[in-house]
Amino acid sequence: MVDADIPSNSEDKRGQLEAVVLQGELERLKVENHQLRNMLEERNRNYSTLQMHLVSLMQERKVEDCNEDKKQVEMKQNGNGGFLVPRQFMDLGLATNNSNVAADEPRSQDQSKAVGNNNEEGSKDEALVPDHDMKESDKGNERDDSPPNRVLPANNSNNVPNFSPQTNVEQAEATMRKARVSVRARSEAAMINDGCQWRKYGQKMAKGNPCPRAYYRCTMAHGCPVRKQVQRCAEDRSILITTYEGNHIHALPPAAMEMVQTTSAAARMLLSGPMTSPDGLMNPNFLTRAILPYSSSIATISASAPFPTVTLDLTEPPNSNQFPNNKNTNQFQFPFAQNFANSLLPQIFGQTLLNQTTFSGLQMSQDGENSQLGNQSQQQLADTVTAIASDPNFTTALAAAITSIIGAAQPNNGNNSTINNGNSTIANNNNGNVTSNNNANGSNKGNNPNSPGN
DNA sequence: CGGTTTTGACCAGCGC
DNA sequence: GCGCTGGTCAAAACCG
Repeated sequence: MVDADIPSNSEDKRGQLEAVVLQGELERLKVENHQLRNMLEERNRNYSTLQMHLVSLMQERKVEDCNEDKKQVEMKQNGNGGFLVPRQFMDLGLATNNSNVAADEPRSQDQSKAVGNNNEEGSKDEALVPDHDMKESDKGNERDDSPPNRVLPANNSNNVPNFSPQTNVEQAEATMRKARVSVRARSEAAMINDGCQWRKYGQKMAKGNPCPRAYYRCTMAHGCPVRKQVQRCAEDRSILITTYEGNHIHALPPAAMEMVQTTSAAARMLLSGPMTSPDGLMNPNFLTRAILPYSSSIATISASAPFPTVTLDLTEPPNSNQFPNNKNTNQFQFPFAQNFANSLLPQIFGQTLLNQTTFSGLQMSQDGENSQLGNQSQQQLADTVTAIASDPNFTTALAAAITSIIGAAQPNNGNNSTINNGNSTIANNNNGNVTSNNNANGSNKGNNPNSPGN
């Protein structure tokens, strides 16, 4: 590379020039590093803030739930309540992340204690469930997570006769608890590594698929009810379809946490249905809009399957499907952020709770010259932020969103767009905006997310 | 030897 | 009631 004809002083100059360039590059990297560090710190702060806020919200919601359940039972007893399905939310991941789950689990003696516990304490609480309890419920039910002694909150149990409406409610709850999260991912391995330990307990040939379906159960803790099914896609055998069901009753390794948080967030999104704030400002696609710019996978939600199922499609390259066309399906379909649960939400909500009007995400996307987001995505992100920041009732709406996501047992507001008696579609229109559709009479035939081709 | 996998049997739900 | 299908059980085989 060195040209012998160039005089030595020229070489020195070139060397100095290179040194300057390298120094500049070094400085730039330092600055970038500093910015990244700041972002990380900010994110951690936001996460802590959100965690604290969630705990307080859970406590509030817990109290509201008790009152709500009481009202519903009273209405049914008076014969004017119709068939109400309390929006119990199944946590497909850590059972401890949700106080409602705490109420779901077969530990009536501990229920009062669960209120006010933070996540760690809740985790311990869950882990303390005796094995024999688990086994008894196992024998009494075909599902470990469907305890036979499920009752309404303790303050109701004494004065509510065990009439059939309650049985209906319990049946509905059992159905809701059977919600599943299905993950489609390309993998040559027989099973994706999700950080948990599994034991295979069965294998079957499923109809319409030449590949056998394997059944696994979690062995990280004795009595853990979590199960999963693994099957290769019939049409593309490089795609592995893993379906999770149930709640872990033990602490999870970090590797498993990410999967669990993502799937549980998806499940909550499924089971929470359209969100409505008390003041009517809450838009069903509010959060969808918020997470849209980061979407890197597709979540397909189906309430028509035997069990409500969320399918996270991780087979698509990132951002390639940010704006899928609504193919007139009756499914609840929207782009879903892969790390929505464990990174973006804390970021968004943390910022909000700090009463700020800008997102770290926006700053991040604008700071770097080599931003991962294209101009279109940046514009959408900016639009999203603008829309959010301009909403004077943002905090109110946000609180509604949080409570909805964490499993608020909030009754539906009378429209048909519930998971159980109607179908909702959230899709993007040509402008990149998200639209919401309610299809009250939609048939769900052919929309099973697990069926090949969806 | 203890844990895991394999595999046929069994059971429940559902549609006809 | 019957057949089909999905899901689970449990004994035997396998493995480290």
